[in-house]
Amino acid sequence: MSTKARERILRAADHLGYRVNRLAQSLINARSNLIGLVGTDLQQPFHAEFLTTLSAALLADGFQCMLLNAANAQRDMSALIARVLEYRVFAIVVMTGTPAARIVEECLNNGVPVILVNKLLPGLSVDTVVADHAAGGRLAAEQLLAAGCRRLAVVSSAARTASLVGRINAFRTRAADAGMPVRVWEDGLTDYRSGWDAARALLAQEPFDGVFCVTDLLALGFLDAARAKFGRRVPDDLSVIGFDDIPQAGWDAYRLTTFRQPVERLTGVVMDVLRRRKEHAAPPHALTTVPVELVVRSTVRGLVGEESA
Amino acid sequence: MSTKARERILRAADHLGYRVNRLAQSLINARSNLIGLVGTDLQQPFHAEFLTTLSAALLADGFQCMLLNAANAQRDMSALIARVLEYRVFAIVVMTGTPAARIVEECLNNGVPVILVNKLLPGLSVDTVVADHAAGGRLAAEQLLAAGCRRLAVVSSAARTASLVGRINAFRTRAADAGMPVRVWEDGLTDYRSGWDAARALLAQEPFDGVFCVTDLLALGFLDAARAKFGRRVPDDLSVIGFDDIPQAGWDAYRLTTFRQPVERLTGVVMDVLRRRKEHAAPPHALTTVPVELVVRSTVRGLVGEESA
DNA sequence: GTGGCCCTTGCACACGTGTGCATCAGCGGC
DNA sequence: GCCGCTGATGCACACGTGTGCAAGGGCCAC
Repeated sequence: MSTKARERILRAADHLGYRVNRLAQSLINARSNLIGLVGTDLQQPFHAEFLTTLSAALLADGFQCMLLNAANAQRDMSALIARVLEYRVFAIVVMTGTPAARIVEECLNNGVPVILVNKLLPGLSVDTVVADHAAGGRLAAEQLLAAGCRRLAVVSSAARTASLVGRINAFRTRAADAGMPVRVWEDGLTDYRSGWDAARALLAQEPFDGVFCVTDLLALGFLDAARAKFGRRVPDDLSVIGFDDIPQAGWDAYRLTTFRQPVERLTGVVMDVLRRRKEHAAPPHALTTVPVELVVRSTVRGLVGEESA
Repeated sequence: MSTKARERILRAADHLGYRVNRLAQSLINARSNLIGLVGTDLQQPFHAEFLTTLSAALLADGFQCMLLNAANAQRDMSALIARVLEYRVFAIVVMTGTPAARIVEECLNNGVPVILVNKLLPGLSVDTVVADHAAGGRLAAEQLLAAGCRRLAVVSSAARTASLVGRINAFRTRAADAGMPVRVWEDGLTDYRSGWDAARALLAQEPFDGVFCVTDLLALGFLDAARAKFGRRVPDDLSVIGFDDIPQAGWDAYRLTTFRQPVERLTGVVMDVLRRRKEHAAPPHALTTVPVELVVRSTVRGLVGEESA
């Protein structure tokens, strides 16, 4: 068709208010360009940032995002994924929370690729991208040791996910190498409140001076309780390191030293996988690890970042 | 069909891995149960909370959420909405950001209802739900006046949206009724940083003692700068009121007195509208106003909430 | 003029589901 | 045994688009 005729047709279509029907298109191709985005606790700062970044990238690439907010339960998650399979989604990205292996297999049986972020499901043909939690945990231990901390603790939640456990174990291993015992606290949700509760319990027991909180939210709650309830001065007699580098960690009331999970790189890997699966039918499944970066602020003794604005 | 035969068939279908094809269903009905969720700045705590609550409610009601993350621009928003119309969505909910009237009209022409949250588009046949911003602004002024503040300021951003302007104007009107002038600051984005910048500029000019920040993020930035850069003690020589009641406002480092936008009620109204439009074809369009609630914490002199845990 | 090639046009079919109509079997009342 | 009713069953069509095939028309080379 000549470009001129083409243009005239497009103009006419526009004038008549014509719209392609993506449903009909997808019905033919037996596959849509819908992407299922599964996650829990989406209101948490880190999760919200991840969702925002990923959805923007997907939309920029011509995909559409189907949001599957698995409020809390795992049972929810399976049901939601099953429902979204009925829309013949192109792929499913699990951002937070861990899906049951069974539903993942069901996706794969239906030819729907599954991409896991920050979680491992061994034995399944899925693409996986994880931040280097172990490196973070190890480096956290080294920083606290270098700061001269003698009483170490790790604060985590009751949710023993792969990423959290990875951080904890690496921290413990590195501390053990230096002959330093570590008190591990794992209780409650992964939020501010649990950090607060952990500080109230731990600092009442023993004057810990080096604490690795496996999440920024935990760290901020811990900091507030340590200051308000125990009068601890940070970083003079208490050093704290977090993980994630949520926006609040940079706020002046906290200035938390933490590890940045490179969200753009994590989502970038997800996009690469999707693009590749769109062209070639079946590239091999891979596990990609993305480095984390220490963000130095003011909660570790002797280790001070640049002044705030 | 007998219930027994029915059950046998369902069992067989399940065994064969059969899934309804929602695309084909929607192709027939010329309408899906997909809901387009439009928003900007989704990583901001209040927006993230709204999105989380609404998407959970939608999924619980059998709808599916198509997330339209309009990164920042308005141009983006029109393009995204146009794209999602191709999926024959059942309705479009605009959570944050303001869409161009033209694209809204295009939705309506295509028979796709539009539901606006916290924004007004007069003259269009849309359902609208807004929090009572004016009541909040008025009450904020009253609280600061009652606290004995003599030098009043309002801090907002350069984004002169209906909700922000509504808060500002009500505050000014109420203060003017009491013969009190108000300095209005409107600059930058609606975030922590702008609050910080506002404090640095305003407090250097004049010793304001009563400040209404039209957003919690602004308020938290303002508080941090007022304390760190000017040594102001809150609430002794500076009272601050925010708006939204994001989780961070309750953190111990801030304990911000603010207004709670009742997210559950806002999303509840959205769900009511959707349910009604699902049954009856065309109920009249309505504007619903939802009250806001003062959350008393510790940033207004003489007005102190319950102690933190 | 004829054969070969390319571009365009037209047409039929398929995707998976909902709907409406016709057919049919079963069954009770007369 | 016949009529009429009810519930089940089968079938054709429609939704809007992509694809493949056949036919047709234009153009160049021989």
